[in-house]
Amino acid sequence: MPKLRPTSLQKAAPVFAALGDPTRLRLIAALCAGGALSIAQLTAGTTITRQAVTKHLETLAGAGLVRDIRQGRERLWELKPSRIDDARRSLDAIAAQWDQALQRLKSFVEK
Amino acid sequence: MPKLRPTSLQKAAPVFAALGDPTRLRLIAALCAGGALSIAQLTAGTTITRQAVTKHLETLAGAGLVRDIRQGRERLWELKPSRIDDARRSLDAIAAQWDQALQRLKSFVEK
DNA sequence: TGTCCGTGCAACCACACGATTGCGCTTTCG
DNA sequence: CGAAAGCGCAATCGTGTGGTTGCACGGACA
Repeated sequence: MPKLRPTSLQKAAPVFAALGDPTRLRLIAALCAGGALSIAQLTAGTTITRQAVTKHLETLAGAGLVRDIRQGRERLWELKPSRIDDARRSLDAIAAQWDQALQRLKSFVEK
Repeated sequence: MPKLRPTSLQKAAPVFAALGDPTRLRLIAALCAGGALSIAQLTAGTTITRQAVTKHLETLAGAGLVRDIRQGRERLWELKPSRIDDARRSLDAIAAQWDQALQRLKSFVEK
């Protein structure tokens, strides 16, 4: 289990911020299920505008969660799993550190 | 591996939003290492105001990540791990679904 | 009792963010 | 070619958010 270094946590902040929006989570779920999709495809079925979807996708791209592929007049988007794993490791580190703190508290009470 | 239901993802959005701030991640790291800390203790060593720290703590509490304990004239804060595990499971689900999508793509190319 | 110390509350401010509208450009296709 | 589809760019708007200041309140302790 990795130590909880504050610096590595700070790097995960933009990823969490990008994930902290229902619309963007919905986009990620769609890309998970559908592979590479165009902006028009991702906009269909939603109530928001194509430009709004574009902005959200670029926010996700800024966090390294997603990548675009230009193909003719379309612009396809697909998931980029690396940063998601980073965020997972950060949460694992927090949980591990927390369990450790609980352990310390338990042994202190039992004394 | 759990299916990736959009509804369960939506519930994780506020947690991710709460984690998507460097200051709040710093607070979480401090609470991980230090157990229950007061607002004054959490403010010491930072450049921001006590009220700003209070607001961040209440944001974290709103996401169910943290809990306060009134003790005399102090107000101690400690971590509350349940929602963190929820967020972890959400990221695990995304990663699993992504691996699955990669697998589908691979078998399609090999045909 | 007086007096710090730790907080709470309310107002306020600057700025980022989610979202829209309007227009123009390139690619595809009849 | 001409038209429609898919998209980008820029301006705009309301609202949420991070942060501050000022003041008031209650507990701890000499």
